[in-house]
Amino acid sequence: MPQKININTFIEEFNQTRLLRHLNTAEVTLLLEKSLVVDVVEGEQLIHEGDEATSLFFILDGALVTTRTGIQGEEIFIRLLGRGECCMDAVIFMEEKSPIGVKAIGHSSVLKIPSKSIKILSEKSTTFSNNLVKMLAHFYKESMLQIDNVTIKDSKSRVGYYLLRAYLAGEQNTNHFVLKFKKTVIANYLGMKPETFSRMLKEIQTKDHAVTIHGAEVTLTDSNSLCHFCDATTKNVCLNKVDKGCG
Amino acid sequence: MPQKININTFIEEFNQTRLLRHLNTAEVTLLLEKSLVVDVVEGEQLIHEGDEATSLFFILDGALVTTRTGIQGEEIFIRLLGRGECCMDAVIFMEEKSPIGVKAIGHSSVLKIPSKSIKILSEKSTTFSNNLVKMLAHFYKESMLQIDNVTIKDSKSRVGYYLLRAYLAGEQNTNHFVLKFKKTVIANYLGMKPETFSRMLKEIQTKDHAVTIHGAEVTLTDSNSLCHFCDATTKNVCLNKVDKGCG
DNA sequence: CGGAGGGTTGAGATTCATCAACGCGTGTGG
DNA sequence: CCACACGCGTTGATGAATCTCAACCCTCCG
Repeated sequence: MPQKININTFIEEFNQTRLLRHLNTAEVTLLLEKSLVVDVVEGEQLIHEGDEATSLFFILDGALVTTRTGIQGEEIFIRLLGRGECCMDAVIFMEEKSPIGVKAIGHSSVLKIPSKSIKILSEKSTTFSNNLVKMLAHFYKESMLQIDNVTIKDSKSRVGYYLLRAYLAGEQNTNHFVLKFKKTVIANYLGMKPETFSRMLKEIQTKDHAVTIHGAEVTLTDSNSLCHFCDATTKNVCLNKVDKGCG
Repeated sequence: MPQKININTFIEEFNQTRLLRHLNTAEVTLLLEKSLVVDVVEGEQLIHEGDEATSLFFILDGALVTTRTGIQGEEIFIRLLGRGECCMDAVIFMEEKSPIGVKAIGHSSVLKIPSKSIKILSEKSTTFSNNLVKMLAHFYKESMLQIDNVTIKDSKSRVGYYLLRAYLAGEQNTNHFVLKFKKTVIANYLGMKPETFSRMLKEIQTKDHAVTIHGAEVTLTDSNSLCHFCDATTKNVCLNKVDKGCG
């Protein structure tokens, strides 16, 4: 059920996202002129690998994954996306069919911004094209982290690192947080089977004695519980860095 | 021994590279004004993880790798770069210390273009900023391929896929090509040990009977030898696609 | 109550890394 | 010209990590 969007509410909620940062109302209006809000149900495929990339997807609510399919049809999750994040950002500029698929992993509300609008605004507004370059650079960095995660680390470290980043992405003034995605989804994202993910969670709880997990609820015994999963890149976003000297 | 560069020769040789495509002489001149050519020996580190990203490296000759370091100090290779390619492209726009290192894996000649020159030109020339966005999008795609390679495929498929891409990157009118990097380097890039790489090469030769490898020389018995390692993304750059119906 | 989906647990199979040894080509010093 | 060492690649034996397959549990929901 496509519908129009209220610009002011939208700006108020999302003006700090990477895509929209520093844009003025006129610019956002131009960007959204031809955009539509669509409702998607769990499991719905918004775009398949090989489709034409006609629009950028901005998540107003719910969760999406970007996927790639292997030779035997296995599907892996490249990025897990929640509210305020977007995808197809880079694909729009690739000048070829989409190398990724996009799928809803929960009932979601998605804003579709036509690629044409993106390209038009990027030529008119240096602020926006600056946002784009920085956003692409950021995703590129993220995917490098993902590469060395999968290449260097064993399953336990990958799980620990995921927990750490989930913790740091939250409030950090509490030692409690909630996994935002289903465990099978996270396992896939981390490049392991659900069974392995489960075993690693258990091992982290029993061996390290510093974390307890019930369902999606994760509790740290203290804010340094996950420090040994940290790395140089992540250290910089950790509030404990200074006081505790984690290096 | 830093030295200046001859603009005309440079343009003639490299005007088809992703970074410089469609640029006119004035733009290239502006870009190179403050640039320097440096000679680096094998193993020399041009930049370390965590250093400030002050310039982009454009490879005039030789070979570089971009690296990341794991917790136990293992070094993995993210990209293998030859003549006409560049690195630190994305890092310049990340607004933080470099998450990657850059190292010469052979005696090389490298053009260092100050990030400031890049930023200045990208504001003056929409052609150039367009190049940047496309280049970033391209690298992002490449790193996605790398992620699902490591996540989905087993060692043998990864090696086969690497061979396939090396073949397609070459002339394609001959069934013979040469590995451009040392086998230990390729193994690292593919996320496996040199021993495993060696075994997989052997297996591909014996089991598939369609490829023979001596040292760095690879010969296919026919142009379809590596087809079973192909995937949807790669199919599009294969010249055999139409006639042979590889899908 | 019964079934389905997500998660967990266990046992066996498989893939890959590790460790150690060796071959081969190249360069170097005697 | 030979002896030797070194880098690179290969081979074999072993072990660890992870996948696979199967069973089972728990919760939610009709």
